[in-house]
Amino acid sequence: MTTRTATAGVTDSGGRPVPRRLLAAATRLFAERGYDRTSVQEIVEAAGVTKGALYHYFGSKDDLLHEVYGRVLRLQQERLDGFAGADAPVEQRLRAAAADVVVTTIENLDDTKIFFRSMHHLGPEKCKQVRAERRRYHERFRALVEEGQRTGVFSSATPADLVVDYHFGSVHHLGSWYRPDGALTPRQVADHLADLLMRALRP
Amino acid sequence: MTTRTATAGVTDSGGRPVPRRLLAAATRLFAERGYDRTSVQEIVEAAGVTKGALYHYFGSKDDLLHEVYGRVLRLQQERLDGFAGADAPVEQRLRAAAADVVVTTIENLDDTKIFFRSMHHLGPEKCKQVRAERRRYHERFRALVEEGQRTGVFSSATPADLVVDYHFGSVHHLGSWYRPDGALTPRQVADHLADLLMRALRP
DNA sequence: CACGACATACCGACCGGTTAGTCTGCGCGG
DNA sequence: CCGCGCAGACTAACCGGTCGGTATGTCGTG
Repeated sequence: MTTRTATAGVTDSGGRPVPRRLLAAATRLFAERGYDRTSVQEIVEAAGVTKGALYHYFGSKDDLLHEVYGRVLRLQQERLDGFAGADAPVEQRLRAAAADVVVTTIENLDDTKIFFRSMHHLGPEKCKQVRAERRRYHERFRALVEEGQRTGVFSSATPADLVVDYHFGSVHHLGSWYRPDGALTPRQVADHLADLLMRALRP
Repeated sequence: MTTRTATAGVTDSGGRPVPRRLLAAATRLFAERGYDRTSVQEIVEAAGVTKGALYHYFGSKDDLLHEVYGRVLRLQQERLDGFAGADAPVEQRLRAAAADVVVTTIENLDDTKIFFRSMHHLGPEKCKQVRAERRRYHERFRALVEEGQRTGVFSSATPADLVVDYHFGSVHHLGSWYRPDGALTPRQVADHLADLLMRALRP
């Protein structure tokens, strides 16, 4: 038997459930051409279904985007919490978290490209929700920097807020220059960027 | 008589020439709502003219965007060349350049927001031209880092390319978090970010 | 200075094409 | 035979761009 869930009918020739196929197609196309330049017609064609299917599972085109955001946001928050709450010196926790966000960003480069480029296409309500989650993430990261600054292992020359924005800026920017077929692996890039952050924070 | 250039007819109630008004309106609206979400009708209404006027001065909606890019690109390249070619130790030249790009980015925040968010809306030809200019800028900056690494005043732990992308990432990101009514002046932000770069480059 | 020829600056109605979203109905598993 | 999951035609709105027309100069010439 093929790999297929118990609820048949929700899958077909593609082998994967229709909602996932739609989300995957939308993610790829949004990352390639941007949200506005991608029509729902193109999405449903890429997923091998029709508009009826899309609007059966999603309320609107916005919903598709919001779903993409939700996935990557939840993933990164979860991982950050894991690293931040570990039992290790603060400089190791920050370094691990700073490197990990780079790796997961590169591994989900399509999602994150969309995230940073199309945020303003969301309706005001969903936009606020996303901003709030993003803010939580930011603050968790900042708390790590502040902890290191309080205990003296990091320099306090720069406000922690700015340090975090500095690092996330480079993460945000990855979609603009990182090429999977380039010379550096995600891990190597992550190590370099984390190094830069830690070196900037040396007392 | 009022302050009005010799070639009357090109100005009216606004007092400023129509092409400038169109460009200013387009810049503001593109930065606020994005390129695709701004209709040419909205642009001409904000500028107090009609579509006839817009297509009299500009070939297409793309042209408007390209013009915005050209302005900020020329400005920043010019300033970078000035700082890079100065007669001073390389660490002072890099620091000055790194801080200056932050200041000019903040001072033209609308333009740079558009730049990084809407680049992919340009046609392939204009897109290549913009990318080429951007690349020149990037390489000029990288040369400074490499010079410092060669002469031993900067650490060579991280490839110069990555260092430049790291810094430009934070610059790129400014439009997402810097608020003109915030606590920090552009100059203060620039000093902090340049500090972070220089500290990361310490041997 | 008078006057016709031409140029510039702009208006606003209009058009072909595209879009997100809706609605009706069909096939099939239970 | 019911209803879930989906097909696909349809629509109303909107968009970028075009075009004929007009008002206001400017300039060459006699």
